[in-house]
Amino acid sequence: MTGRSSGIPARRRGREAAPSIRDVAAAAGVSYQTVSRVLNDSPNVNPDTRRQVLDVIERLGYRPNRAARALGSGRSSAVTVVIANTTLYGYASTLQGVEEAARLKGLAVGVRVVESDRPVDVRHAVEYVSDPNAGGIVVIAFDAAGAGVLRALPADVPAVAATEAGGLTGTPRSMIYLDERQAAADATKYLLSLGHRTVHHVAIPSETGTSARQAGWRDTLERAGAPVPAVVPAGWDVRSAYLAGRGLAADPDVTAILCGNDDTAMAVRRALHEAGRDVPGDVSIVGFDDVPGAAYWTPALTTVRMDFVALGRACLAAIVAEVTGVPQPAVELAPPSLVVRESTAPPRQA
Amino acid sequence: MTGRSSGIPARRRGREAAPSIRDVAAAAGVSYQTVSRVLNDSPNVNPDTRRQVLDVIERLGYRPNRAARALGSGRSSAVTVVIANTTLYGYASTLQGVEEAARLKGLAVGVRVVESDRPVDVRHAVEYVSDPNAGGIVVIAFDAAGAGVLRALPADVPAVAATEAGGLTGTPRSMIYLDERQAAADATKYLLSLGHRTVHHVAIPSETGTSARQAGWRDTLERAGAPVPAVVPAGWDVRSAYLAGRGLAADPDVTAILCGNDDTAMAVRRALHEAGRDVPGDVSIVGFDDVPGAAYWTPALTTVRMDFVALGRACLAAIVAEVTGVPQPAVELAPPSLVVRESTAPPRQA
DNA sequence: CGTGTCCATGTGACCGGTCACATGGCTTTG
DNA sequence: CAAAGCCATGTGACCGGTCACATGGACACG
Repeated sequence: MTGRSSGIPARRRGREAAPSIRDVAAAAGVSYQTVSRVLNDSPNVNPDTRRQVLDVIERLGYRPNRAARALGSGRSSAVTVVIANTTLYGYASTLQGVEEAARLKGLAVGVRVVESDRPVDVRHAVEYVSDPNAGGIVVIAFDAAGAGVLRALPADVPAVAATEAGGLTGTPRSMIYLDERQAAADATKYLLSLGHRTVHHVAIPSETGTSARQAGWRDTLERAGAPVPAVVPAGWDVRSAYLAGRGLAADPDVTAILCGNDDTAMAVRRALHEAGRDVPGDVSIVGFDDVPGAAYWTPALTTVRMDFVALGRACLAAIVAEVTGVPQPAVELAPPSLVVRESTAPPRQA
Repeated sequence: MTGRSSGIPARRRGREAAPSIRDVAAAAGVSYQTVSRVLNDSPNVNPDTRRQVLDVIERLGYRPNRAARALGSGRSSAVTVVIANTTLYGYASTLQGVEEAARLKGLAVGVRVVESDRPVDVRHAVEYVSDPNAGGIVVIAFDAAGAGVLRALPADVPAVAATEAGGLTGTPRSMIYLDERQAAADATKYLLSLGHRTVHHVAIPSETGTSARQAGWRDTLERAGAPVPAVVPAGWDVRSAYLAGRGLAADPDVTAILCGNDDTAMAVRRALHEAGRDVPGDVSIVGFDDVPGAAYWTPALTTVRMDFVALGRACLAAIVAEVTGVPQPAVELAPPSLVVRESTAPPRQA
């Protein structure tokens, strides 16, 4: 069970061991407790003493030992992000946001990837993260792997989740999300207003059958009296999106496609192109995410901008609030919004 | 100096405190040291005793305390990745590789982003990472920020770096890299063989003026007696690549462009398109990285495949080796290789 | 059969911080 | 001026592991 873990020496072999709080105390002529007070910004320290101690700290190059602090105080100053894949744009951006906010608060950030929603993977991740030293947990639960971890997490582990809107009800955790429902509705409405008879949808993996994206899309269609085509599912891999696109490309009735994310849109576009159908001349496509390059694609992609970085920041604030009990200033989460570019146009006159 | 850090309680307030090694010992009727031995796979434990202890551990849901272990043993079982940006593909993939390998070895992974190479940012990162509890350090030094950290790192902090080939000489650290020189040369040669008079180059930010990419490109050109155009510099942001592309697009002599990465290629392609120049009809472009979607772009991108995940794994092996002194099995690093797709073709007949 | 060795196990100190409480000086107040 | 209170500081125990060393029994060997 206990894997032989290659350890990494903390006390560096350079010269003597790193100075401790007691070394500093001795050099400054005070007690170690006073040094500790200085370190913790205790109000009850004589300004002269404080300066004196800070001087010595500087001179000795003293650095507090995180492990000792965590052990002694019983609180860890860390946050661990559980993530399925660090290379997907939405995930990576959310991580970036968490890290940024954590850094500003002086918290360390750990990363733990759950490779899949297979029980083994989920269990290992949960065990790892149940260690008190992992600190607060931010689960990026955009998919089944993350959601699985969230569900399996013991109730006494402090955690919040970044999810998709509407997904994953039932757990008592704080859920932070970007509500794409409205934006999905806007996108669909926009396509309809262009004159398309209906809008097809290629979905990315989702925890719930009914993501907010799908809900916004479906509602809009129904309300407009437009036919609601079956959702075409795709995976995270671009190839599956391409295959989904091929199916759609073969159907001459398809003139507008709302894609689960920008990469999906790209692959669908490819399939369309291979079938000799022009974008946006023959078919309009809309993506999701607004990846940095989307504006520079050819044609520039009409897509829904999602502020994942802010989502990450909000998650950090939430976990800190949960764990300290101190309410944190609310993080402004800009709602996802449709950015119209070149990949959408009125349907060709039949 | 010491930021007020919001702490995260390690001892969960659920029921009683988490069981410690001594609780386990008591319940199993042995001494805490024996439990410790079981935990560390010490050979000198009676098999029956071991099973007994493992049983109790299971029953009590005991989890070892990382902080206590680190403190007591003086070794941390963590690795910290210093990274400039988690959202760029190459960076994110390398991180993914490090995490994967670390997870397999039971090491925790921390992430610290350095936002820029400004002295403040670099200093903070270095301080953070100098803490023994950060464990071994993997610096992703693809750019000036990472390189700055690497240079500023005290010699007694164990670290390795993922760099670009040929960059960043002079530090005594292990440097792991994907040698793109040959692939860059291959790409250039390929374009020349297609009949292009020369090949232009849009470079991404680099620590060194002379990255391996540029070297491979330049050498090939010189050796072929082709003119060597000035390198066009671009930033990480897509917009700057687009602007670089605009410059090139205006020059009718430009018929082949080697781009610093795939996103750059995409933006350059856009600029070309706006100038009415077809890819690959009028201009051929080659990217770098082989982002997952590159094969599904329109036209599919000819690019150089880089195995960043393996690079990350190799970095982890290197830092573990450095820190434990135990040589690690070598990680196979596939050399970057040219993948020919649709964005390259012979120049239009003049 | 005495004794040396090895094995399984236990004991006490320690890692570097924090916490709870004690102390002594100075100021405030009745 | 004594009692009370606050402030600056110090002392000892403790967090949950690990390390170094001690102990006692089983077995082997001369």
